[in-house]
Amino acid sequence: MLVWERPEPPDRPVLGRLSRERIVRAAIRLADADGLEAVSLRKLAAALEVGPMRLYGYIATKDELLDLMVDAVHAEIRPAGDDWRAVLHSLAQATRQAAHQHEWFADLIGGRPQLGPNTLASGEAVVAAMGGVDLDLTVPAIAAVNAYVIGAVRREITERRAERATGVDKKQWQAALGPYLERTFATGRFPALATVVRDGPHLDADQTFRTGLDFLLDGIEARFSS
Amino acid sequence: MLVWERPEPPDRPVLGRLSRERIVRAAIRLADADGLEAVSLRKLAAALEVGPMRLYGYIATKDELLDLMVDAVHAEIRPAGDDWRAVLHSLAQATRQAAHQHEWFADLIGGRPQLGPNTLASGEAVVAAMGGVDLDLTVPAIAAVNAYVIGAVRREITERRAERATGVDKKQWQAALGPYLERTFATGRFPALATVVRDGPHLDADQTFRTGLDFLLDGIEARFSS
DNA sequence: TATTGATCGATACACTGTATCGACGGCGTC
DNA sequence: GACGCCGTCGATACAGTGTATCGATCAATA
Repeated sequence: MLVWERPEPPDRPVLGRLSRERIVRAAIRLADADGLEAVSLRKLAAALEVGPMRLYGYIATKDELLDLMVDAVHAEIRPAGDDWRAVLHSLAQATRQAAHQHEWFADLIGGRPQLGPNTLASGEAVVAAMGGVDLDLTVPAIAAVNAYVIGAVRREITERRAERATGVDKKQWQAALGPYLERTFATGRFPALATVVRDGPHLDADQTFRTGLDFLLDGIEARFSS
Repeated sequence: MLVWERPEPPDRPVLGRLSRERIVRAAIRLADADGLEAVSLRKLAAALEVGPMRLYGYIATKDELLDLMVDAVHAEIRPAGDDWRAVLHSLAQATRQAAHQHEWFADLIGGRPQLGPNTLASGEAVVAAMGGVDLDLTVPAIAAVNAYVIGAVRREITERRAERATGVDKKQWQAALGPYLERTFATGRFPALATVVRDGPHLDADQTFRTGLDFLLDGIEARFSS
């Protein structure tokens, strides 16, 4: 089509100036919708109706973008509670919930050092609520809870994806992986595992998470009171 | 140089036929030496003196290669011990040690479902050694320990990398990050964190890991005996 | 108004995972 | 022993990635 008959582009109302916040929000929207691997600087820039290189005025590297995304999610994690146990419990549950809302979060937590303001703020809230008791105890306790949550959430999301990938419901999952597991169990090389899978408890994800967390908090409490 | 004076390539003794095991071993060597991001199918194929497409006869996708690598590492994780507590403890320590030897392992664990033979075998060993006690208790216990280890190891490796990136020793780390932390603490927004960093315990990585693990095992033991 | 300085983004580069498909070589059959 | 087939191999290609470069453009200053 000739230039003459092609209409001019509608001069956009600038759509608001670019900013780190707008960039990160758009990136999170992308990741929530299509997964972390859908977040490329080109797609992100396109979503913001901008050239890819514009972004490098706000971030120096893609990893920095990911760091900003992680820190933004930490803003949703605000532990609360009266005693230290309630606080740690709420920290764990809030983190888990955030990972459910942003599955890509599970791929990132623990993977890079986190020193962003929101991450520091939730750390601050936890430490402050622990009530000044012996730092030699509270610091490892917080670290342990964090570690547990990271691992638990990761596995949970991984499982959820696997289920979703093979089919919508549990029936189809058993149909997809069942044959393989049946065959490998039929070799007799994993008798104990076989009994677990057949006779073991079928806890849902919530229960499993809470049970593990309770183990840990019980152990911490024992040291606290002694 | 002219063809005539250029020596023929030494006709290699075929170097052994290709196989999944050889491929995975080479990939692990690459990852150990230069990090996970250095493992590309092209570099891997080059290391095996083969065209890149050859590999697709042995794996269907790069993710499958990563799965194989993870399972190969699990072969080094063979928990042992007399009672259940010793077994879980040894499982945790062995996993940690594996992650120290193969830092990329920390990036991968918990990230994809693991059903390879070596992973199953170490699971089998653990379950078998738990001594037939109540499955409703042992299954969540194992899950919890696994979750803790995944998270703890991830954070540990992350920290190690951060230290290495900023300089060889701790002195340089404080010099690199100190200013930033000083400034943010000076804002007064994170008073509790500031005290922790200044007055808190400076545990080494071994201690931290063991302490958290002990918390968890204590909590599990309490349920076991009640 | 002229000049400068910052801002912007098109183009380019090196690299990735993977699909395609023509060439080759060993093997079974006549 | 010659021929044809079929499986194996890998060069080439494609679409996409993160990022460096650098000429054009635009605003503010002299």
